[in-house]
Amino acid sequence: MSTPPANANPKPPRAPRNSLTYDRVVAGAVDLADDQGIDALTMRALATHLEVRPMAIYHYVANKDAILDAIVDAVFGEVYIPEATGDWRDELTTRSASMRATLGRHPWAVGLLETRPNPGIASLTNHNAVLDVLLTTGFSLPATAHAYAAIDAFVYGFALQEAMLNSVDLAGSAPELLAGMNLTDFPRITEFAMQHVMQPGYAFGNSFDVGLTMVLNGIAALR
Amino acid sequence: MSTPPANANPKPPRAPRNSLTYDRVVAGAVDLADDQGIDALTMRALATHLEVRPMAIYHYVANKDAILDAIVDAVFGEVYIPEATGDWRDELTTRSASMRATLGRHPWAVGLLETRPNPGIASLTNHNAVLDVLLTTGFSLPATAHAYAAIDAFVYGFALQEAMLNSVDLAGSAPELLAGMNLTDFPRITEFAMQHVMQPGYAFGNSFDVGLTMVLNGIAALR
DNA sequence: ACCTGAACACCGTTCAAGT
DNA sequence: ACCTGAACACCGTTCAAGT
Repeated sequence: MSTPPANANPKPPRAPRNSLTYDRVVAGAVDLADDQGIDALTMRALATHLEVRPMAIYHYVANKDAILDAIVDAVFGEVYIPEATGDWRDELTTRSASMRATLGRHPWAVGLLETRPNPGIASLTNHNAVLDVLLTTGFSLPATAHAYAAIDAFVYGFALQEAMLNSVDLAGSAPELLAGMNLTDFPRITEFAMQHVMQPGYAFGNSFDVGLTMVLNGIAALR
Repeated sequence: MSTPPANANPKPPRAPRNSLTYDRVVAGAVDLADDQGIDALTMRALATHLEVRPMAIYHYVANKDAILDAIVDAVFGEVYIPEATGDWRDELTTRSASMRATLGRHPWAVGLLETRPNPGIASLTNHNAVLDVLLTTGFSLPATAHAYAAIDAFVYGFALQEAMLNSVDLAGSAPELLAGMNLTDFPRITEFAMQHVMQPGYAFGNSFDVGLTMVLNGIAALR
């Protein structure tokens, strides 16, 4: 036989030429972060995911930081871009819901924003559209500044809280913190959990529309 | 001479016994994250900071994850604990301002919340106090849930935006994202920046009180 | 031009060993 | 009991080398 003997750990074949593109690198990184969490997004794991050796990736991006910037902007690219139709409230409600849903699909993005806020095209495009909606419907520059800050603070913060709820892991809590912790030390939490959170029909997400309405009412008053 | 010859890189002496405690480990980790950023918080750097060998730390904490849980809770420990005085609005205003200031001092904490939300004693204590303020001043359980979600979403989100603004680094933006980017593609951002953001007296932080008032007004209406 | 292997300076963490 | 050194399996990234 001219074929080599079967190998328990066969080394994968050399990747074909042009199997990689910048977009495939970014999309693969988003996939990996979605599936395995942001900590699992290593250059080596991404290379395996893309069926390539680690160093091939460096032909398309400068380094890992550039990938982190890029996947944050890729997430912004999924968010609805509001239009200056004249109904600012309707448009910003749709955009806020879309932002929340998008961050819910990619919860790691919220945590990345703090250290990787370098704006990309998608982020700037969405930002510009929101400003356009406000400035064409009678909001002054100061009112626009306050309105924008309030909406995004609420939406980012709500998405952060939802991400937190999804990753709470009691078993993983530091034993040093749990030691000596006692349910009776927190009677209001216990009461709230038993009488409200654990009742049928409760869902944290129910508070999104309520809170957004508060913010939008406040913004309407600035106009 | 019985002393060894001078060494260019003298190995530091063995650390004295009981030089470490759990609290010193946690406080050292907070210092390091504050001073050098969360990425610089490695077990080895922390050991150097504490003048100890890396493995000594493991006598006080199970692993690095436990340290991350602990420093998040240490941050919550700096936040004002509201009291059930009857004036819910005043108390929650004070707590919100304190939370914002605290996260401003430790901006890395916002990013950690997404992956390390395991509640510690300080977090639960503050949480319990906020619930107590609301439940003793006439808020129903559902109203309390909405109020709490809205306040914390706004405060976390605002702190996240402030952290983002402080770490924007145009020079560090991925060139792939900046390539072909053009100021004239974002006319509203340009207009907003020139005519408002760059004018004297503007500060992003000015929007905090405005936004918080929107949320508190909305909460008052739930009562 | 595009992909790769070897190597380097880092990580977190185990384990056995000092004092 | 508390601190340590050596070692292991990982990282991101450089550089020179294949095709």
